[in-house]
Amino acid sequence: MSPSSPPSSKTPADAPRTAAPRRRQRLSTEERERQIIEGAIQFFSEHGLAGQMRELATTIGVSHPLVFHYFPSKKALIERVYAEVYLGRWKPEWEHRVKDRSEPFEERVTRVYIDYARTILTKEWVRILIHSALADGYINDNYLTLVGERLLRPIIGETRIELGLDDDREPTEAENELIWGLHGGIFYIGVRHWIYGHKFPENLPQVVTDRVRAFVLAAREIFPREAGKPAG
Amino acid sequence: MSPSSPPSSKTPADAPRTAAPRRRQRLSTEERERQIIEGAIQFFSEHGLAGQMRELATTIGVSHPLVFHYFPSKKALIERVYAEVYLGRWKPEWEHRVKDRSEPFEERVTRVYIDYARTILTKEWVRILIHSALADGYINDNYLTLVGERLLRPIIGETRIELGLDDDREPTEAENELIWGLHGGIFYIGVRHWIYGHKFPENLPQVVTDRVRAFVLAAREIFPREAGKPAG
DNA sequence: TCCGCTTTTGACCAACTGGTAAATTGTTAG
DNA sequence: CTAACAATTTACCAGTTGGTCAAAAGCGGA
Repeated sequence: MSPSSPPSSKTPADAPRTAAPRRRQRLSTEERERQIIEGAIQFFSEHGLAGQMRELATTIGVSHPLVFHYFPSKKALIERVYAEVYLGRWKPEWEHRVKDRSEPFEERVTRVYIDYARTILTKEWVRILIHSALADGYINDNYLTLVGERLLRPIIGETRIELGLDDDREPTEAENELIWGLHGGIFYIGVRHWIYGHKFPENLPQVVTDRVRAFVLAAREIFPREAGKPAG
Repeated sequence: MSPSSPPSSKTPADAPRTAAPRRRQRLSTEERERQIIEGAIQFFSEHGLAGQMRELATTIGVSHPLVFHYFPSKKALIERVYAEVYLGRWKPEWEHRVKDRSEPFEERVTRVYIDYARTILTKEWVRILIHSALADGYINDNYLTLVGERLLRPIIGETRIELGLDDDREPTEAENELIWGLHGGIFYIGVRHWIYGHKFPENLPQVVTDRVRAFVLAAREIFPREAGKPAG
C-alpha cells in the first residue's frame, strides 16, 4: 500500500504512516466480544469464510491478535457466527402456528412465511448460508434438517388434512418438491437480491402471499395424485 | 494421512514416496489445453474459485507451472471456465420455442424448461455459478441479464397474450416475482442437490411440469391484477 | 542416429495468512 | 499516587500460494 516510505517521520502532527495511529481503547470483555462477533458477521457475509483475520480485525478497528485473544481460532469464531445468526433467529412458534387450526390453512401458512421471510431475508443470513454451504456444508446438516422437520413436514401434514387426505404416510417426491419449491423460492428472493444484486421486492408480504397461493393451488392437483398408492 | 512411515525404501519396486514418479507425457497443445479446462471446471466446482493452482494441477496430473504455460494467470483460466460452462451451454432455441404459437402455451413453457433444467442442473453449472456470484458477481451481470431478456421477458409477454392482456407494458413487480419464482425454483433444485446434498428428483420432467403448472395457475390470478393500471 | 523445437518440470521468490509470545498501556483498587 | 491486573499491540514464525525461469526431456524430421 504505502509506496515504500520508511518509518522516519517525527512530528506528531504527521499524516499516519499505514493507518490511523490507532488510539488504544480498552473495552470490557463483553463489549469487545460483542463487537468482534457483530463485525465478523458483517465481514464474513461480505468476504466469505475465507476472508482474512487481519482484514476483519482492521474493519473492527483492532489488531488481529486481539481477535485471537477472544476466540481461540478462526474456526471457533465462525462457529460462533453460525450459532448467532442461524440458531439464534429460529422461532419455535412457526411450527406451532402452522398447526394452529383455529385459523384457516392458507392464512396460517402465509403468515408464518411472511414472518419467516422477514427473519431470514437479510444480507448476513443469506450470504453466510451460501458461503458455508459451498465451503463445508456445516450449516446445512443442522439448519436444513431443522427446516425440514419443524416447518416443511408439518406443512405437508396440514396440507393433506386440508385436502381431506390420509396424513400418516411419508411425503411423496412430488409433495416434497412442491413444498421445497415454495421454501426455496422464498430463500431465493434473498439470493437474487444479496448475491445477484437484483432489486428487493417492494411489497414482500404480497410476494410471499402470492407464492403460498401458488403452492396451495398446485397442491390441490398434486397432493391427491398418489394419495391412494402405498407408501415407499 | 500415512501414519508416520519414514521414507526408508530403496528398491525400485517400492511404493512411490510422495506421488507417482510422474511419467512425463507430451500432448499436443490442443489436447493439453482441453484437459486443463475440463479439469479446472471439475476442480473449481468442487473446491471453489479459491482452490489452489497446485492442487488443480495435481488432479490433472501435471505440474503447476504447466498450467501457467497455457493460461497466463489464474484469473484467465477462471474466465475461460465461465465462457465454456455458461455461454457455451446457452441455447438460443429456447427463446424461439417460447414464442412458437403453433404449440399450446403451457406446453411450450414446460418443454423449454424441461430442456433448460436438463442443461443447467449439473454439478459444475450450479456450483460454479454460486461460487462466482459470491466471489465477484462476474457471471451474474452477464448470465442473468441474458436469462431475463431472452427467456423470462418473452415468457411474461406470452403469458399476457395467453390471458388476453395488453402485452406492451413493463412487467409489474408481481409478474416479475412470479416468473423469477419459477426460474429460481428450478435452479434451486440444483442448489438443494449439489450444494445442500439433498437427493435429486427421480422424475425431473414431472417436477418441472408441476412447477410450470403452479406458475400458470397463479398467473391467472396475478397477471390480470394490475393489467389496467398505468405502467411504472 | 542425432538435431532442434516445444512441452514439461524442479527450484525458487515474494507476498500472504493463521497463530504465538512477549512487551505495552489503560484502568482500577488501595 | 502507585501497584497490579487485564486488555491490547508489536514483532515474529512457519506454512501456503500465485507466479517465474532456466534446465530437462519427449518427439519429429533429416
